[in-house]
Amino acid sequence: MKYNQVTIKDIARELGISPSTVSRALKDHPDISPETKKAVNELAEKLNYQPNIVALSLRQSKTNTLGVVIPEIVHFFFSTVISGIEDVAYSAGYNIIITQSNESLQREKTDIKALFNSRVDGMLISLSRETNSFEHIDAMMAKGVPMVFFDRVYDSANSSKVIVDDLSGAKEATLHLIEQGCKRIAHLEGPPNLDITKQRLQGFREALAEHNLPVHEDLIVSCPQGTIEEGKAAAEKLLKMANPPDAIFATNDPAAMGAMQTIKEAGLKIPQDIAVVGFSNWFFSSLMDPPLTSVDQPGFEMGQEAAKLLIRQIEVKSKEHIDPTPETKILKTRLIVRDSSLKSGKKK
Amino acid sequence: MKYNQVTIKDIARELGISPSTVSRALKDHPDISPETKKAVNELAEKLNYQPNIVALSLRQSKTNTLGVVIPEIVHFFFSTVISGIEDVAYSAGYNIIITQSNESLQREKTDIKALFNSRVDGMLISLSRETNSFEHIDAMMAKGVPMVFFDRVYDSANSSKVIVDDLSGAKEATLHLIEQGCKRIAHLEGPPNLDITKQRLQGFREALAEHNLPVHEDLIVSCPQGTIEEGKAAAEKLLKMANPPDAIFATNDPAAMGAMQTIKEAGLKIPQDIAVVGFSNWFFSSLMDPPLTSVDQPGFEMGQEAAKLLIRQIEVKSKEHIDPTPETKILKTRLIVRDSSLKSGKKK
DNA sequence: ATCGGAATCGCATTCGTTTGCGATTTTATA
DNA sequence: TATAAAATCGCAAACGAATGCGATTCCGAT
Repeated sequence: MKYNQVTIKDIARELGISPSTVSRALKDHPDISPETKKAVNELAEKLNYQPNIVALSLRQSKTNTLGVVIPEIVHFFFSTVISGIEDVAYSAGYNIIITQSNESLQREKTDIKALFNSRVDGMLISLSRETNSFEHIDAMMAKGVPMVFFDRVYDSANSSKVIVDDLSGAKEATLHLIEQGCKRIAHLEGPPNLDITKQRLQGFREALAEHNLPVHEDLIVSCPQGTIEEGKAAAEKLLKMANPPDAIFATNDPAAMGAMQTIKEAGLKIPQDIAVVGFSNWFFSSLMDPPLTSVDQPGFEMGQEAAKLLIRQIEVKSKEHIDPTPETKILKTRLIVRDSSLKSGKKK
Repeated sequence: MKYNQVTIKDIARELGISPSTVSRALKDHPDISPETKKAVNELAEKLNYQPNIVALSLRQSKTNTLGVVIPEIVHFFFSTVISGIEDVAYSAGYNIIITQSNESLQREKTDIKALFNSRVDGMLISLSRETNSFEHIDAMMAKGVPMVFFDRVYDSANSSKVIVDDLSGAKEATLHLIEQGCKRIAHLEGPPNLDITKQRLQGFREALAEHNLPVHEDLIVSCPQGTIEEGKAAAEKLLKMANPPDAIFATNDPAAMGAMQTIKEAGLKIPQDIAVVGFSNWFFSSLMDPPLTSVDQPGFEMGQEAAKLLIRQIEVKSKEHIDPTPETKILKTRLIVRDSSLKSGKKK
């Protein structure tokens, strides 16, 4: 739109000086006399001059904009991350452009291309569930686009990432169940492509191993979408078994929630008959009946850290013309124990 | 960042023609011969030419970017709206820049200014809870910035808006409670500045009036933040009354949820002793115990409609140099009846 | 009075693209 | 063949700001 904003030229014309002098005066360049500076600044103030960011972006090849690619906006954890990103980006004077891949690899590709064409200064990316090839990412990295991954990261990428300690979180959750006296613990596994899925499964296995408990492979049920419906279906399958589990550790809260519904409908008690633990500590988890024990992921902090890493990378690169060495931030999870897993009735 | 992207000049140099010819060839201008067009297009393809959007924006005074100002990103309804906005913006070739006011008027002001300085083509705004003055908005409108409001709208603004029929939704919810045999219905009222608060209260009143039921003003309790905690406190206050209500209609789901907790802790049954209805149909509402009856707002559709209105306004204005007359889209709500209000046991 | 140097400031270019207008070439018409 | 008309294309300015470098002015020192 043409907003008829005042430009540096208007000020120059009015004052009978050149645009370059105005430009320098506004940035307090030593070449300019105090009187001219004063005149320029006063007129700029009076006319409410605002520099044209687009012209600046073109001139400096810098847009002060970060691109965000996220699987889904309508998702408690991810929207929390966005909020964290927005928080530090705002403070640092960056805009954020949001795109969502809708868990589609195809869409993720076009999103990344579009962000590149918008000349964002860097990208914050969390991979889609479908993503199993990485040429689109490698291509961007080859062009030198600063990128930081979060949560669902590109593991072999030579770039910074922010993750939570999924393995430890899953292990702690499982250990908690063992402590509660559970012997046959089932796991609802998440999307197979994602690294976090593997980490959580691994944490589950390690906890069992630590207590010399056998891993019953048939107690590991896949929930490739991680939805409530899949949680229900998985629980139904588990309940039909000759020797059903006495606890379920789910890869996320919706799956856990689905399992809880099935268990309750079957007339079984949570946690007495089957204890349940989820992952991510969604907004609704504390409101369930019984309240769901879950592994809390610090989403806001993750967004903040990711944005900080990216901005630092951008600014170091523009000043020193060299990429800082990639960093990996691992954020701690926190097990929130609630009634869905408290067989003993005592808090840990 | 400098990505060393190929420009129109590179193509021109390589082909020994001028940049202007390349520009015209790429846009299929009739002045250019088919042979040159072919040569240009092939080379552009080969070099993977991508136009520099920043330069385009400067030249055309159009950024193809929409600014969004939203009270909170981590909010089921609002994130759903964002998703709807993103959906149509993406299809129409627009980027969206997200800012959140965090329910602060001050932050809302700076957000809007920042978006203006970023030269967005238009803004999609939902007001903060605190917003009780509108100079910052009037100023933008005076400059001719296309704006569309959604949900929490600036009512006297001469601009398009998208709202849900809060009055009808609230009325329908209250009528439903009356139908269930409730006589003393309480209302948990929302943030006082917001129009939606008034509409919902009005709908509540109309429903009672229609059935010749008195409005007990002491049964209208304010929840200015609309949080779970306030819902709890409000319910405690109501339960202490000599003649407590037999139903509660809350301005939103968290408040309803808080009330439910208090009611259950007091040993009362929902809906037998007190029926509860919420508003917005949050993600968790169906998962409560009992599942919460709520007025569903089509958030995704709201985002879509708002973005469509804004984009149309932008494009009409740029072509015909005149603003289209403001439109107000009123989206229908839908009462989702669940167990928290079903005294009779039969669905409507 | 002359010169040197510091203090100020403007010209011209740059970023990448678009576009009015003029220039040149080719083709068609008489 | 002369001439008009059409077909192609380039020049230059524009969008708004930044900046290297050259130009000008002014002051004090000699």
